[in-house]
Amino acid sequence: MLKIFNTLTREKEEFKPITPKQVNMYVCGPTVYNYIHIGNARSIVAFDTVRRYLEFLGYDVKFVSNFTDVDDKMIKEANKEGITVPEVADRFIKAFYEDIAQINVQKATINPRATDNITEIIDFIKDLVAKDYAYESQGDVFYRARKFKHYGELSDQNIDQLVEGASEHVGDTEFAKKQDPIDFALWKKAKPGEIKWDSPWGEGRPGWHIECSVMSTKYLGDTFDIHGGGQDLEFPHHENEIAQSEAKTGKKFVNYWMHNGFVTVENNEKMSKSLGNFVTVHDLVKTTNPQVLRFFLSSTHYRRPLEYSQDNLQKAADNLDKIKTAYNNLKFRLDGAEDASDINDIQTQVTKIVDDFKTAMNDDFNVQNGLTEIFNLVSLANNYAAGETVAKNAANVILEAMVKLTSILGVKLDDQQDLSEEIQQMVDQRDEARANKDFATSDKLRDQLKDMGVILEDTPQGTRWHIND
RNA sequence: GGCGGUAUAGCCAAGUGGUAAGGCAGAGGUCUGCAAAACCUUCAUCACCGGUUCAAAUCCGGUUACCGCCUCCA
Repeated sequence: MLKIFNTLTREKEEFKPITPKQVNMYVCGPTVYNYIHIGNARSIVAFDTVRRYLEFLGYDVKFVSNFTDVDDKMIKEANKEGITVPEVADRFIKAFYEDIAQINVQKATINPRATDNITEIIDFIKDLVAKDYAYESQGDVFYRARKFKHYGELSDQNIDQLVEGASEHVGDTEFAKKQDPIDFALWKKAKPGEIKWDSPWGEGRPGWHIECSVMSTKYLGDTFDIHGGGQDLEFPHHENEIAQSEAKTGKKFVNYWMHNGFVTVENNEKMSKSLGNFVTVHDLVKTTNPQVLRFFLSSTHYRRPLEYSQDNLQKAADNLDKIKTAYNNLKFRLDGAEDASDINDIQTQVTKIVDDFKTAMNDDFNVQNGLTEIFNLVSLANNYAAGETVAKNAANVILEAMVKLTSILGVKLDDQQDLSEEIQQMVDQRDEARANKDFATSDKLRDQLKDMGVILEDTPQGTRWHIND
């Protein structure tokens, strides 16, 4: 039985989808004015892992994640570069897909763009105005936060304290337009020269929060199962989404709210665009194996903070290496192996490990305990591969389980390339030298290959190799 | 000021009442022509103070430190 920590209740709750065997989930995507950074990637990876595990459990997952392709920063970036807002969006959406492919994130079922849904957004706002949950003011439209009686519940905020907090930050001109400092914009009047659309309130563009309410309900229905995002979106973004959506539909918006923890840098400081202390995926994969990055991001519990550092990346690389080595070493024994008639012993052990893995992951996606089970599989693989004989079918049971469990973390085990002919020849030459006990020659060849990134290991079954990366 | 989170070995990190999982690193050993990989052994009393209990990292009270949200941010 899967349990999910629901931000709404601050408790782990048994997961019950609205439709059996079907999960509808929505995750807030990036504003596409720059490359995604490691913090963005963490969120993307966290929910990709959630999705993969749900699919592993047999759920059919409809996964919707948006692109915010119009807002102040988009406009600023476009002006800076002398291009249009859609051109900025197109460029970074393309980069987004390239980046997430690198870290083995599955594409969403649908990636809607705000600007493709302007009609729906306007209709949604019109409805809120008609219900008196929103009001027009000097070409802007604001949501009347105080009218929504559950406002502040997601983030456990008292409305009067929110007003106090908001008052400190609201500028004079904005204050003049709002009836209450906590009211937030649904529609923003266009300034001269800005990208704009026609609306009943004049030319303008949508506010930030409204797009997620519109697009999530459009594709997933008035009420859906899971809504995810970073902890920084809890307030105000998700609070506002609830207010907008529930005011319009009169129904519960989301059953399970999930929020991932931040990536931090030195001094536990949050990595963020505004602080400028970020590293983009685009840059990092130039120097770091994308698989290592993926493993690094997915191997910590999603609600915990994750410290980004070279040291921690290296730890992830070492751990991943251990798993891959075990996999490849057992696979190496497959050559010439034959099936055994009875593999109950191995089968039982593997089944137990997979069950324990599920128990771990069922506890709010406890990846660390899941990893422990993967290491149990590693240990089993190593011990089995060290035996004098290896049964092909038994080995395959272990190997398949390893692939299955690690793939939930987005790790690909089976990615060993073939050696080039030239290198294969060197390996053969070295084997020959060793057979003749010409160790000077064989060690020299081994060193040369090592410099070329090919590591050789001698075993009773012959020479094994792997690429050092 | 309001709300929330975190504090376990050199590092990452499980564990929510019964005497500290797992991984990395370190130390010793086995195997190996030498290596590598692997295997075996070894390595903590859980931020601090007080309380409850036969028994607490785990419950209660208090303290400290760090972080986040309250304004764009995954």
